[in-house]
Amino acid sequence: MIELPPLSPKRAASDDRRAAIALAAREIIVEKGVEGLRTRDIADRVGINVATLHYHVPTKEALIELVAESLRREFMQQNIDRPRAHLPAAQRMDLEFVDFRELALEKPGVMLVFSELIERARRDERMAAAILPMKRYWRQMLVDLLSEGVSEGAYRADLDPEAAATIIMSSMIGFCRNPNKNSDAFDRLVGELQRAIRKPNQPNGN
Amino acid sequence: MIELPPLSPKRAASDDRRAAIALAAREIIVEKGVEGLRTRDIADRVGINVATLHYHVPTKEALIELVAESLRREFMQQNIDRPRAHLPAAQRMDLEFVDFRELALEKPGVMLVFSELIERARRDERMAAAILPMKRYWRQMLVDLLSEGVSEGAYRADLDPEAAATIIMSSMIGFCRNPNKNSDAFDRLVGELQRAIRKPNQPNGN
Amino acid sequence: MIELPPLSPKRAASDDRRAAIALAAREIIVEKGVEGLRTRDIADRVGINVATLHYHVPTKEALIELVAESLRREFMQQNIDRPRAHLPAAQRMDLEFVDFRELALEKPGVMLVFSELIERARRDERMAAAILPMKRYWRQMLVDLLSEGVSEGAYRADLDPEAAATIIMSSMIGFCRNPNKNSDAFDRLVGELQRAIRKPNQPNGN
Amino acid sequence: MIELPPLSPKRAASDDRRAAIALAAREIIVEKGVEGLRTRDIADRVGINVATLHYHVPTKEALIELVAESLRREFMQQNIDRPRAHLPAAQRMDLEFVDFRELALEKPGVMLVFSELIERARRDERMAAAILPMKRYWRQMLVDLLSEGVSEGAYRADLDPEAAATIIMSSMIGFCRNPNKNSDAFDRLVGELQRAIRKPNQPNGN
DNA sequence: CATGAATGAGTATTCATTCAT
DNA sequence: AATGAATGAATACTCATTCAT
Repeated sequence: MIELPPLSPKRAASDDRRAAIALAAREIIVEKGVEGLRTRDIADRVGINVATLHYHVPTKEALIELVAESLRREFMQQNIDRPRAHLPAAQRMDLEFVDFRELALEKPGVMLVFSELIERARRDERMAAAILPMKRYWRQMLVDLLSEGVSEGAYRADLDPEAAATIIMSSMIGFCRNPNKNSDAFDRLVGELQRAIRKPNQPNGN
Repeated sequence: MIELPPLSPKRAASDDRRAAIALAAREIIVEKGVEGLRTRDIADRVGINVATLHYHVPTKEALIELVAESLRREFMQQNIDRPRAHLPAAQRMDLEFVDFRELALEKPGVMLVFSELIERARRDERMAAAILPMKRYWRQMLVDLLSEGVSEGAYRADLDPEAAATIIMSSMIGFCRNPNKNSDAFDRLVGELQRAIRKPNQPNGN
Repeated sequence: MIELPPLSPKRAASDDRRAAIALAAREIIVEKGVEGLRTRDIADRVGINVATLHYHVPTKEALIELVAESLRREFMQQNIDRPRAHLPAAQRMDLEFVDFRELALEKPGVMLVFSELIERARRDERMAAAILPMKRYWRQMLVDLLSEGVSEGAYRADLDPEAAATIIMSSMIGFCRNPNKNSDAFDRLVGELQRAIRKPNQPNGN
Repeated sequence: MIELPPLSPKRAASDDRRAAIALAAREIIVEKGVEGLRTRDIADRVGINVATLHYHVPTKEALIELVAESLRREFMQQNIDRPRAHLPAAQRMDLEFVDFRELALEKPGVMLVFSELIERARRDERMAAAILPMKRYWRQMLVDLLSEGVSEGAYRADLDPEAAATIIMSSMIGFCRNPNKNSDAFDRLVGELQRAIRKPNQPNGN
C-alpha cells in the first residue's frame, strides 16, 4: 500500500503542533481540571512560546474546542476500529464494557476530560456544540444495544433502554471521576450493571 | 416548649450574614461553577461590600468551606428529620428515592454544588475533609439499605450492595449534572434503578 | 507627702489606655518596624477593639505621634532624674555612656523606635516636629559635655564637639540597629569612643 | 581590546529594562523608603505597565533583591576600579573617605538605600543574604585598613580596629540618613574621625 | 513560524477609618 | 466608652491576548 504524502508538509507540521497542544492541554486538564488550565502551562509543556501557541490556536475557547475535537477523534476511532455487527447485542454490550475497562483503567484521562468538557458544555454553547454530539452518539449506541438485547431476549423485558443507558453512562463517568480507581472496583461495578439489565435466570426448567 | 432567645443578637446577625453569603455563593456555583465563583459577585448579590465579605469570611478557601458546611447542614437535616427505622429496607429505599426526587427537581442546586465540591475535593485536601464525609455517609446509608433489602428478600440475592450504591449515587449525580432536568426523565431513571435491584418476579409461584 | 487625686478618674483611665496603646505600638515597632505597624495588632495586644483604639487615638498619624510623645516622656525622665551638674564634664560623659549601656542592652527597643521615628521624620513634618526636638536636645547635651570636656582639658584640644557629637550619636544608634547586640561589643565601642575623644597621654609627663 | 557584542540584542534590552526598574525603585526608596515602594509607582516611572513590570521582575521580593543586586554591583565597581595596594594604609583610608565624600554628597541615595536594605535585612532572610555580605565586605576592608594603619604607626597603638570600623560605618550611614546633608558638615565629620584614629602628634622635643 | 515584551481587565486580600448601637 | 459591622481605596499579582521584530 502506497503511503500518501501529506497534502503539504507545512500543513502537516502545523497539525502536529496542534495535536501536541491538544495533548498537553488534556494532560493539564487531568491534573488540574479545566479550571486550572493555563495557556502558559500548555506552551511550556509543548516547548513553545505562548505567542506561538496563540498563533496555532487563537483563543482559549478555540483551545478547549481543540481538546474536544481531539477527544472526539480518539473516541470515534475506537468505535470505528471494531466492526462487531455480526455479534448478538448482549455480546457487543459486553465488549463495550471491555472497552470501558481499558478506557477507565488505562486511559482514565480520556473520560475525565470528557466529563470536564460536558460540565463546561452546560454553560458554554460552543462547547456544547463540540462535545454533546459525542455524548449523544455514545448514548444512542447504548440505547440501541440495550433495545436489541431486549428484543433478543438477553435483557429484561421490562428494561427501559433510555434510562438504562443513562445509568450506565453515569456509572462509567462517576467511576472515572473517582480518585481511587482500581480494577476490582470496576469489575464489581460492571458485574452489577450486567446483572441489573439481564433477564433473570428462569428458575423453573424452561 | 420555650423558644430560647439567641445567645446574642449580634451573633445572630453575623450568622445571618454568613448564611446569606453561603446562599449567594451556592447560587453562583450553580450558575457558573466553582470556577466562576468571584468574591465580588457574592458580595454584590448579598448587597455588601467586598471588604465586608472578607470580614465575615476571611478567605476564599474559608468561603468554599462555608458552602460545604451549609450543604452538610442541609443534607443532615433532611436525613435527621424523618425517622423511618420501623419500615422495611425496600420501603425506606423507596422513600429515599422520593427524597432524591424532591432534591433533584426542586432544589437541583444542592446536588450540583455537592457534585462540584466533590470534584474540587480531588485536588484540595481541606475540601476533601469537608465534603467527603458527607459522600461516605450517603454511600453507607445506601449500602446498608441495599444489604438489608437483600436480607429481607426484597432485592436480588446476587446484588452487590457496594456496587449498586455506586450506581445509584452516580445516577443521581449524573441526573443533576444534566442540563435538561425533568420529572419524567427522573421517574424513568428511578423506575429502572428499582427494577435493577429488586428480586425478579417469581414467574412460577404466582 | 500627700497623694494628689487624679484630676478626674475618667481622664486618668483614658490616659492609661493611651499609655497602654503607646506601649503596645512600641513593642510592635520593635518587632516589625513602623512599616509593620497595624492598628488592629495594637488593639489586639491592648485587648480592645479597633474602633475603641480609634476612639482614643483618632488616626494612625496621631498614634505615631503618641508613640513619639511616650518616647520623649521616657527620654526626658531619664535625663531629669539625675542631676550631675557638680561633676566634671568628662565624668558626666562617662555616666552618659553608662546610661546608654543600660538603654542599649536592657531596653534596646527605646533606641530602635527612636531611630525608626527619626527615619520617618525625614518625610513627615508632624513626626519631625514631635521627634526632632529630642534629637536636638540629646545632641546639644553631648556638644555641651564635649565642649566643657575640652575646656577642662580632659578631651583633645582639637576636638570638634559638633562632629564628635554626631559620631557618638551615630555610633549609639548604629549599635542599636544592629541585630546582634551584646555587652562586649558595646563596651569595646564605648571604649573606642572614649579613647577617640580624650586627650592623649602626655608621653613625657609619666 | 575588542568590544564583545552583546550575547543577544533582546537579552540586552531586557537587561536594560531591569536596570531601569532597579533605578526607578531606588529613586522611590530614597523618596519614600522601602515602606513607600509601590510596584505601580515604579512602573509609572519607567513608563511601562504594571504587568510588564511583573514580567521582568516577578515579585516584589525579587524586585527588592534586584535593587540590592544593583547596589552591590555599583558598590563593588567602585572598590575594584582603583587598585591602591601600593599606598600606605592611612593614605588608602584617606582615599576611602574621599570616596565616601563623593558617595555621600553626590550620590546620597546609594547609602540611603543601602541603609534601608540593611534595616529590612533584620526581618527578611533573603534580604539579609543579599545585602549583609556587602556590609561585611565594607566592614572588613575598614578593619584591615585600620589594623595596617596601626602596624604602620599611623594610627593610635591602642586603636581597636573592630570598634573603630563600627564607628566609621555608623557615622557614614548616620550622615547619609540625615536630611540636611552638606559638604561642610561632612568634612568636619571626617576630620574628626581622622583625628580620632590617628596617633597623636609626638611632642618630639619635650 | 517563532518569540520576547507588553498590556488591560481582572482578582483576592489588606487596612485605616467610620458608623450604628 | 466600647464594639461588631461596614467600607473605599489600595495593593501585589495573574492571565489571555497582542504586537513588533
